[in-house]
Amino acid sequence: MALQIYNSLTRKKEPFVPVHPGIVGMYVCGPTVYGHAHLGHAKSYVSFDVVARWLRQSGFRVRYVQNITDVGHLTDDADEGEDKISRQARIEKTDPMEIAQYYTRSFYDDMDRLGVERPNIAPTATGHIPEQIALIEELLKKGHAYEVNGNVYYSVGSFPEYGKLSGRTDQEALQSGTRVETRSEKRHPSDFALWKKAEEGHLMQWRSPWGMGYPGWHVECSAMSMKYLGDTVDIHGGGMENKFPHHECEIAQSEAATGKPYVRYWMHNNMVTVGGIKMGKSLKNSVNLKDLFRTTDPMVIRFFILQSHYRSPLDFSEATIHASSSGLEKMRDTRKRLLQAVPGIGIFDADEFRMKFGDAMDDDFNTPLAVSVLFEFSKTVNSALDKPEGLSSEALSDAVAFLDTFAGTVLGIIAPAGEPTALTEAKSGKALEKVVALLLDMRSEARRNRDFTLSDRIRNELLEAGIEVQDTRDGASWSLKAES
RNA sequence: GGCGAAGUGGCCGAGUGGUCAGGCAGAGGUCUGCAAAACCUUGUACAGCGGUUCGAAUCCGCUCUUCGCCUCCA
Repeated sequence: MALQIYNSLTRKKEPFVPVHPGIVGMYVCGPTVYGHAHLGHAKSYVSFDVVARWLRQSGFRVRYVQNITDVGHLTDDADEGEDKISRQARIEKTDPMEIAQYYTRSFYDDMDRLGVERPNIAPTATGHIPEQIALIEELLKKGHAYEVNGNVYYSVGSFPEYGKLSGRTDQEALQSGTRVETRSEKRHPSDFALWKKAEEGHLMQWRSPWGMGYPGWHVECSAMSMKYLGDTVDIHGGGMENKFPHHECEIAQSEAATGKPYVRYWMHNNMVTVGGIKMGKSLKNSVNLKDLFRTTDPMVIRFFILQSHYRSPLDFSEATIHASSSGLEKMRDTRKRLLQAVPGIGIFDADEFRMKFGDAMDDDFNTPLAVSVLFEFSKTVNSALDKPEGLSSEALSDAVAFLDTFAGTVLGIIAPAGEPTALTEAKSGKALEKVVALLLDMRSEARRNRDFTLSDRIRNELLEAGIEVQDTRDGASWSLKAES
């Protein structure tokens, strides 16, 4: 089966065909850096990380661009309110650029721990002011924008297709019931800002043909996407809440400027909820990732996210995180067993699982179904290892290769071979390894002598030291337990 | 009010018009000195009401409920 992607623009699954065969341009809306990342960011970037990984696994060369919004945008409606980054700077008594830099690093720290691969290009809005100005000038030239008092607005009426992504095509109807105050300066209430005049004392401002000011929010993504990925990008991703107005405005700006389709496949991921309510910074229910990592292995979070589909909402609770933790542990144990098993004569063919996994991923990145294939695999392998004939060395290495590719390289939920995690790193300490080996040796001698008091004492005291011992067919096995 | 998504067994969560999702938790069992793990067995779930059909959780209609967007937001 060939890859199918659900396209938000057409509202159906479509076969994936990039503009240039074998090459994929992918743009994902990045964070506005004025606070630490929360679980909602994790869902979004883990989801698109897996999209990129699967495309690469499928043989595509992927250029993944994800911006950093480091120009503050406004706290309430499109034209009023305080710049969020400036506000944070005021709260922390520092400079907006320091805020942006600090939270950018914080964001990548968290993403690294979640195993999210860095984008190929991570452009900042402040680093692309000239590109944004050029795009605005082009829109002015073509009559899609107008200037009033140092502000430049996009004229929604000049672009008949406005609303095609969100289904909001009737601009008159849209106005009733809206909470946005009409600004007299704008020709139409739906028009949006491309460039804003800097008011007195505004810290982030740049020179432009319309005076000192700063860019509107929507224009940065259009400018940077087209700069690095061309006028038509294959995949543009982001959170559902950005469909309108953000993505709608991007389409309007870009297509009006180039006359070409802006995006072939729009992908929108759903929200993380807490008790059924959307998690958000402004609502006070967001779960900060750094806090969460204190109690929960980041890989468990990643696994938890991938156990639901990217287009489904994901409800956060202690209970479901715990369930994910147990499930992931099972997967890891299977891999450990495979690595430690003494080769036998049993045969095993992972190809059936490769196919099922691939079909799941090709069907709009159905990671929960793919994960279920991993569990089926785990059960099959464990059953085989439970049998006296075990698995041949070829079967063992094929099984490990399967896990390393699909659970490791593609889903990123187990560390691929040779890549140290905190735990394996600690375990590779030669001294520790020798000490534990010695104790296990003594324990097995005690067990041979049926001295279970001593053997249980060794096991219990090792457990207290954070080392868990399990007896297996092939002898005692040990692992470091994560702090909990 | 407008636009959109969704309601699956104790919990999470896939899915197809007619044999099985899967995970977690629970129960029983195998194995084991005991643990743990693993494996086996075990749950007649598809919001409600109509309709189409030989047959629908899966298609259609209506009703109820929940959520998102319409203001910054992953």
